[in-house]
Amino acid sequence: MATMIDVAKKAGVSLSTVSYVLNGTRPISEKTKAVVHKAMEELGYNPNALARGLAGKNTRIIAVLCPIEERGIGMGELEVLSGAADAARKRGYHLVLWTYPLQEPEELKNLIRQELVDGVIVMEVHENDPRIDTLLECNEPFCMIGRCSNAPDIGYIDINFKQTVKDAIDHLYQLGHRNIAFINQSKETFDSGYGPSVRTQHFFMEEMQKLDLTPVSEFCHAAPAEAYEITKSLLDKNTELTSLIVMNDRAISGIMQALSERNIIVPDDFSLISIVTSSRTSELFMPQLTSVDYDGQAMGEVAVEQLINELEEKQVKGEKVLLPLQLIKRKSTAICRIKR
Amino acid sequence: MATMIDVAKKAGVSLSTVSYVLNGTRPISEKTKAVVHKAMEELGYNPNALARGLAGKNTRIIAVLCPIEERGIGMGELEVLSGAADAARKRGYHLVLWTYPLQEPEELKNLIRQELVDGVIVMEVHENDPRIDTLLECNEPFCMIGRCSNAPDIGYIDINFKQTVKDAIDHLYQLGHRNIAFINQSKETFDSGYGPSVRTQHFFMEEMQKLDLTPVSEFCHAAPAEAYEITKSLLDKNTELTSLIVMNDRAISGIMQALSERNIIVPDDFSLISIVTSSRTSELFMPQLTSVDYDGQAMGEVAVEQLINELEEKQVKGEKVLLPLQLIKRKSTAICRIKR
DNA sequence: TTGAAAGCGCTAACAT
DNA sequence: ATGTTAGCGCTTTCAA
Repeated sequence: MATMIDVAKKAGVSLSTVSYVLNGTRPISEKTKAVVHKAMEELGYNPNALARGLAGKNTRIIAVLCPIEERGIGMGELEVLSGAADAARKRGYHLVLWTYPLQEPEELKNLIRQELVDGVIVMEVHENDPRIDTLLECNEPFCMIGRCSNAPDIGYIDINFKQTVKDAIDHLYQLGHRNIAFINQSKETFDSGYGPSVRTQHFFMEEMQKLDLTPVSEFCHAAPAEAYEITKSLLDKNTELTSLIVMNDRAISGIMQALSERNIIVPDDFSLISIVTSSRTSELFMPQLTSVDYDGQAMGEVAVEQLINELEEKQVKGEKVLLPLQLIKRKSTAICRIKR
Repeated sequence: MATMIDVAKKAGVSLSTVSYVLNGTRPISEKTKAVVHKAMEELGYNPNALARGLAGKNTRIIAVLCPIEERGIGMGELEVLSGAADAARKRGYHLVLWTYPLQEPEELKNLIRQELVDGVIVMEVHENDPRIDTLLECNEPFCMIGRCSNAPDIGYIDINFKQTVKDAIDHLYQLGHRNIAFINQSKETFDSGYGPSVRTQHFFMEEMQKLDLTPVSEFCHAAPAEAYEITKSLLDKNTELTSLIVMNDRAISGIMQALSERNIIVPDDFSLISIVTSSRTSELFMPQLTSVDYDGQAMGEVAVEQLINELEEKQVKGEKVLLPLQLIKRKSTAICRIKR
């Protein structure tokens, strides 16, 4: 494999000149630049990533801390990864995957101390997330997807849950629905302080009260069978129910099954709206679900951009971004015609 | 951050001794080992990954070439990634994600020439896969998930499609079904030489003929609406149909919808079996689907193990593995009671 | 069983 | 605008 020395010889310049041409860190005459580029071209030269990282002060590698099977990974996480990888590539960075179990902070510390990466993206941040403490302690630059209160100076990208919930409720309200229930994720998830679960619950209550409506909500594990039972009991207890907001992809088929068994047609008799759902998932069902779509790709991209900008000091540290989600009207919501 | 020199000083030994203790590449007295380990412990020392890679002959980093949005990535691919990351971590390797578009071979070449990685795992291998040619040309060690005929000496891990199809058909046959249709992926996918599509089609024909049954099959895009239409026309054209094998996760809800509209109850009136599906997907539906489950996690693990074994010369090159898939009986298949 | 020292291929400080 | 050179933190050969 060609090295920088080979390029320098071939171009008839010094080693450092090649380096400076490559990094643009000092002015080089156009003529020299051309000669060097030509030599690189002809030799099929690419800078050795390891040597570069070792000699310089950054490695141009970032890690994604990815909880592959915590809550059971969904489409969303995958999209985040895909967006992150894309953004990293565009910036000339490599992306390494650090998966769980990193529960024992020691393992994460070992990884950090190898000094392979310039910074890390933390997916699925919780309140009291031990990873955050470790990262802080090691003084490692990072950016969170989600938030957590013990890292007030660290940048994050999160979903605008308030707006998400509001959009969903408003959509149903405008269609004439007044009896709206919410199916959240599991109680355990909620209690663990998982942001999406906690915040949507909070804002659902808040928005419903603003509209003078009675908020009905249930927790549900990521299991269709449980969702099926919950939906049936919801319909029994609340005979006037005409609509449902759900933030639990793996509950959806159970909900639809329960409605179908009661001969309740979606969307004619009942409106269903899924929130924080990837389009892929919404489109998987029949009818396709009206949903407030989670753009994992964008989350991943923004997180990486933010981290790299901080690393390259193109941006102040600790920027907080709330990504607005889009409500996409598909086929599962309609005007409320039925008084049950 | 502590370096090897710090450890050597603290332990009162030479630099090289520390290195040998770390790598076990030459005999060291127990006493010295203990002293060195103690020093490393106390300093919180971890070897610098870049320096190690630069000085030694391997970097202990492997890449996964991952076509994030070719066919639209599914649960399966994600599991592969998760399995690969796991296996890599257990072996002390880092895993970097190289995502598409790497269509122009130049980009992949540039990545390879950076000499960051010791080898690569190629996901979703096709016939006439340009990535394979590039890898071959660059003399880069790799292992394929899937196969392709222009790399006969390269190891791969693939699904045992013959057995998968046979198990599905046999299961239905034993339940008394004689009219079995198959819904494949799209015609375009088939024509592009995508292994799973081509091989399952082939073996479906073969096994049905062995049993003296008429093979009925359709191609279908990854879209529920299309699957819905196809299923209806299949029921119209073939009034005796009592069962369906599908290898297209995103067709499933359309199929179920069509059956439901015809008042055909699964599994009482009709058996449905999904093949090469992740359990996660099978369990997403109601009723839960009987399926021949794709274990992406295992695929990823095996691929990484195989690649690393080759790299460390613990294994001959070019081993071919066909992973057997398990048929899991869930709720969508039953004895054929109805003659329609 | 251990130590000394020559690189690995770069970046960046110090020259000119 | 360009060249020279001292490291970055390791592995590994050579020597003892």
